[in-house]
Amino acid sequence: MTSALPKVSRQQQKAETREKLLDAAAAELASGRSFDTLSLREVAKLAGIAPTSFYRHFHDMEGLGLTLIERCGESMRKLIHEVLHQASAGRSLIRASVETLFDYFYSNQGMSRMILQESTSRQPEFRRAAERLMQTMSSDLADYLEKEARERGVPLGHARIAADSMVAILFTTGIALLDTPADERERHVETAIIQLRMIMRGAEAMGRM
Amino acid sequence: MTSALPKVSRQQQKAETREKLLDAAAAELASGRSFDTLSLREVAKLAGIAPTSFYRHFHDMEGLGLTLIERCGESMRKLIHEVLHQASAGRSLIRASVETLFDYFYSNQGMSRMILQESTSRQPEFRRAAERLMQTMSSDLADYLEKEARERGVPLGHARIAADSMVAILFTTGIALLDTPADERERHVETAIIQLRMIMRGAEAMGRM
DNA sequence: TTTTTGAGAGTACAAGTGTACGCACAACCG
DNA sequence: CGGTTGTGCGTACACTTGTACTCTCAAAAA
Repeated sequence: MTSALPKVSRQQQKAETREKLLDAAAAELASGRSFDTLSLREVAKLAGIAPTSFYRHFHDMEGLGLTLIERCGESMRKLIHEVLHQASAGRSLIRASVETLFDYFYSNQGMSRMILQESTSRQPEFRRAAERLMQTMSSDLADYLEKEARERGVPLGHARIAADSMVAILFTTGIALLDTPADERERHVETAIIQLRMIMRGAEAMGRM
Repeated sequence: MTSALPKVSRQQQKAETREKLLDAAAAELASGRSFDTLSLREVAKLAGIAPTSFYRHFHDMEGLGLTLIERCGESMRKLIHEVLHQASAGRSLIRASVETLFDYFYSNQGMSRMILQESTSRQPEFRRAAERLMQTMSSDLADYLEKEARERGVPLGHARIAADSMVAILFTTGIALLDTPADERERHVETAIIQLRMIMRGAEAMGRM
């Protein structure tokens, strides 16, 4: 009887240790470290591989970081897409968006923080990746707002600009919320909702001009 | 004839080298480095002193950073105060604020970036300092908006919340502007102005409810 | 089967980090 | 004046950092 087939194929094995690296970095971010104080050696050690083996998977720590951002971006975008296009029966859309997104921030603190932080980074690749993510979200939101306004027959001025503002508010207050004691959190959420409504009203007002 | 008085007093001398340290760090920030990749030794060397002498002036790099933030905060607040309370003859107040602040960001790129970046930092002291700065600005702006609204007899809903939004927009788009090619910059400024006007309109609309 | 490939480990090195310790010497105070 | 104080310097140490190089050995290919 011949020996069993290889338990794990080579590429499968490689994919797994690559995942270990990503997970290790994400875990470190989640526990409060900032990405650019994270060293290659440290991540390698946490992933349980030799420092020099890191290079088999990423050219750089920057490479790993970009992968991390990209993945997080995908899941956030999917999330927003669901919120916008699911039957928002009864519940206010703005409220639903805020609460969903803030929940996401809360259960992905490390990654969320990283994205906002890297959006002001000096490393151009990082900055661009983070900005791209926000612009995509803003664009998705703008599409929705325009469609919705058309359906309701309410003219909306500068939908894209309004969406930009809304995304900016969502991100800045969302991240700030992470460091807010639990008993103040709800108040901040309500504030954010008012801020978004205010922008909506302003956009409608400018649409009527 | 007795020898001349000491050219420089002791504390004066100390203040000068302290300044050298701050200047060195600021210069490094201005040329594109991010604060938390800045090492004590590096700053000391640039300031022309021995690494170990650093401790005579700051307990930490964090200590130096906080001083930097504090100073920058003062000058920014003064700037806004001037814009708000000077006779804004003819020129739109919103436009004046945006242009003044963005000019400041532009001629103090390093510091501005640092403040926005540290507002999402993990180091609690830094984060708090940056947040304090923004809240102060927001509060100043809210006071002004309320006063102005009272004078014009236009009811304004949620002035403080509106001011928070405006400051958030000012900072995020202001910093993003630093990495924008010159030919797109003006367009972004106009966008920011529209965003602020939109928030004002929304606040007014909510005041009428 | 034999050969090739490539993930991973281990060693090694130069460079950079924070900081403890002790010394020099000019400014300060009594 | 003489003693004290404190800024600044130099040395030293124990790390950590990225990465070049070589080796192993199992999976994949021939």
